[in-house]
Amino acid sequence: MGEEPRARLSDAGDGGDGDNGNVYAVLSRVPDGACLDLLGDDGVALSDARVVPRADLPGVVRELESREHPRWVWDDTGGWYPSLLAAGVRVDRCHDLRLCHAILRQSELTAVSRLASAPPGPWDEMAEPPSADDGLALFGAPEALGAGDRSEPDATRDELAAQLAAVAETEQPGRIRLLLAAESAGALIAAEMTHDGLPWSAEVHDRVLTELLGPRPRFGERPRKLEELAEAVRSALGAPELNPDSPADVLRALRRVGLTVASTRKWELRELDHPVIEPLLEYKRLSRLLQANGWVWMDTWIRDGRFRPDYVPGGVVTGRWATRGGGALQLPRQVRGAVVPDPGWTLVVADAAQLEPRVLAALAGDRALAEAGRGTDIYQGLVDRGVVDSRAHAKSAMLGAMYGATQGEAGRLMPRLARAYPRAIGLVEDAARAGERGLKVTTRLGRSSPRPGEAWLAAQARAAAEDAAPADVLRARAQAREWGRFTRNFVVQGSAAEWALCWMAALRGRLAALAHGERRPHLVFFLHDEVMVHAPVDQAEEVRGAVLDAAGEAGRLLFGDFPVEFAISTAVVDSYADAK
DNA sequence: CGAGTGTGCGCC
DNA sequence: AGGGCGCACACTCG
Repeated sequence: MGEEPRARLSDAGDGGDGDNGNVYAVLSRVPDGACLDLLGDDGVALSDARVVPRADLPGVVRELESREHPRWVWDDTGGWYPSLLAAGVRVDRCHDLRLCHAILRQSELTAVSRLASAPPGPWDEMAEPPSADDGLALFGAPEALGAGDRSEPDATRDELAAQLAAVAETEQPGRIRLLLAAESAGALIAAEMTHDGLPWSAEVHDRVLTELLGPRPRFGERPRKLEELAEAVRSALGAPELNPDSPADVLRALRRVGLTVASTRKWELRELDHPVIEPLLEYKRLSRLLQANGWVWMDTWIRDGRFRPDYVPGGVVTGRWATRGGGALQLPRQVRGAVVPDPGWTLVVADAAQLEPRVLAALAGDRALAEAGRGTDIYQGLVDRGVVDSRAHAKSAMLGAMYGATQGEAGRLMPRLARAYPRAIGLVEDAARAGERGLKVTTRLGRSSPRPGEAWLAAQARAAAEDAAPADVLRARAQAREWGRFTRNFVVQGSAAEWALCWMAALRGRLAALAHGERRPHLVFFLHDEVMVHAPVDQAEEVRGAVLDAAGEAGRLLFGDFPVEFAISTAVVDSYADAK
């Protein structure tokens, strides 16, 4: 699959504004404000740099945005954009130097560039982004990048030039260029979602907690139902002092009553037959809810009817997002009912069904697998074609192929899958072999996996020696297979993350076109293969259409005309609990 | 006593 | 039995 995605990511509204060459508007920090530079896409200055006092920045950005529609370039979206959003200013496009630097340093596509071969510098140390902008970060720490004899504006311009050069030198600049645009669009979206917040009803949340746990207890006490369950566990085990929150304590008590267990994991406990099991599992379930998303969480994270998690674009090696605090990407189903739209608004929830198998089919150019997913659930498609005998088996086998299952049901089903879809399975197998040899693998758009660490390499070297101890050889092999499972999954998970970023970026542009003043349908949540839009009720259908169109665009951006279908299920709901 | 590690479980 | 995470608590170590 060498053909390069042709289209540009139209993260520029409808993209039909005659935007050919880019104007880059480069922002960098100077002592009393920001330095603003306008550059052409050849990196040549279009005018003299100017210093903008900090108080004037939002106005200047707003004016330039509407007049020039530039691509904003800054060291870190999280350090600049939240303050602009707070001042009511939005921008269409950006280039996040920190995120793009990280991609370009690792990518096999830009491995020969000066940027990739240079020794680590300040841009690599920025891998950890500054914590969420509180309005102070904007002009804080101005020396960070300008260390040494270069000013920060110079350092920023130089970095942009180095990045553009690295992209220009690649054989297929469209791939990596699209990735950088999508990654940067993701950074804008993350900041906007934090700014807008996910509509959250503390009242509904409290009701759910009270129903399941009992009324909110005083500080330091267990809620009533948890205390009752704790008592039930203690009495079933004849251990009146037992702390059910202590796995070691629980394990000892279980063994004392004659149960043979290695841990207190729920899938192990589930297999046991003893009166303690039911209350113990229930205790764990509710205790988990209380700790992770209970009243304390609510007090910490819900303000004015909004949940504002701190998203971390590019926070996962594969390109997925992470979050910092709030656990936004792990919202348990139990509390999703608290996500409710404002009056007169609704939630459009959409998810890409079986995204990863579909991405795999397209990555591998496996027409048979792509065809199995056309017009239907791809797992059902496998059953209909007689590859496996049930949807559950299809799912297990497919996930096993992408995660590297070797044993169990998934392991047993793999050969059938490999026979039916040799190209798709061949692709993940190749990725695994590459990882086992310590090589990098690369996603559709050019994000490459890291190389294994020193310890891994040393272990492999030790095992390869003439006089290697058998134990060393075994350990090295296990580690090699482990890294192979990582790289196997990396290509699929990472390419799926790219699809999702393009989906969201394309959707963002379409939503902007639907805005009527302040009644602006907006993204409020993103979860790997799922998006949520908060929209005025009367715009729900337009938004749904935008979601579907954007998915089509994402597919074309990544895979051109390859006939793969990305099935999107949508729901227009008054509560997140009612989606799927 | 705080920092770091381990356990367990939530999400995809 | 197989990838990627974050988080809270218990527990250990210095």
